[in-house]
Amino acid sequence: MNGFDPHDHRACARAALAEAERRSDADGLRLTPLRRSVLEILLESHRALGAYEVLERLGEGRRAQPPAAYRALDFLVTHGFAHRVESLNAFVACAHPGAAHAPALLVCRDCREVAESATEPGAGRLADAARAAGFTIESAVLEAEGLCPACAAGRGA
Amino acid sequence: MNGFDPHDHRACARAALAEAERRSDADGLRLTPLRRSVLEILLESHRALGAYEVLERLGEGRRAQPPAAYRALDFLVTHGFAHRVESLNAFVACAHPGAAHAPALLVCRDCREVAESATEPGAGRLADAARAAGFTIESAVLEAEGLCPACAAGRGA
DNA sequence: GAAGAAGCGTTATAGTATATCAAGAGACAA
DNA sequence: TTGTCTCTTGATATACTATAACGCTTCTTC
Repeated sequence: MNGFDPHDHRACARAALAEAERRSDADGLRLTPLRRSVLEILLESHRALGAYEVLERLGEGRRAQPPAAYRALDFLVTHGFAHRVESLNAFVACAHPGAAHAPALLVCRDCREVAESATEPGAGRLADAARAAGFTIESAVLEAEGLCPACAAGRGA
Repeated sequence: MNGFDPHDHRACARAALAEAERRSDADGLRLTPLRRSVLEILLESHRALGAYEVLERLGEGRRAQPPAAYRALDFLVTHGFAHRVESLNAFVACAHPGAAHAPALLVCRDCREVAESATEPGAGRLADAARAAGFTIESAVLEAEGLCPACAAGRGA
């Protein structure tokens, strides 16, 4: 699954959740029910969701407040189970869990689907510019906004 | 001036403002007093400023409301006189005015200084990923967060 | 000098994010 | 068992970022 290819999403989500559990166990992270719920919500699709959208879906079962959503999202982002989409102030489940990576995100401005392509830190033009400037990179944001194949074809998926 | 090099900033700001005026004339853009003021505020440094910081400085002379700042910033960003720093929800004057470009920004998390390196759209890993995925890029965000040479050296500048 | 477009002032409100304090839950040792 | 420590969550309030909507003014064009 690389990009916007159609795929068996139930299996895709299930695998991502299983990998998150496996890695939490291995690394001593606490994937609590709340955090797990938020990850499941993100995994329902490859769309970017705002924190308040996540909160709403959480609220279907309980009454949740903003800090609950933000804390869970922080946990997921910190440990690489999800990514923050800076250009949307939104969040998306990670499509390559397990690998330490600086994700490059392709964000459809129409349907908000996000494709993720893993890149090695230390390569690329940001890294080149940083070396030239004596700048120490701690994290990087690579995001493209545009149209996914389906939306470019005119309301496909 | 490429990166965080020390330089004669008054000359740097003056040149950027002159270039903005020249290009506004050439392209029939209206660099009104308000827009010019906002650009001057951004040009006071290479730091990223939030819209409300800009607003405060505007307010020293007049009483301004948020839409005034946002409209002026929108104008400057739309026409390439400034850039939005997505990872900070902030704005910075463009360091390479005149060239159509997809800027790569190096943002110091300590002093908020920003270095800008112009990159050609259509190259780089985002573009590679987009081609592979059939994605049409309309705009791109390339930002690195980390430490500038001065801050890495321990409270230099 | 009338019509239309662009800019700006003004008020109100929407959307995103965090500070703070209190309470619950699990781990661990004495 | 009890106490302590740490991590997580609940709950309230608030801060920060951004835009909607309306009307007035100014400038241009005819």
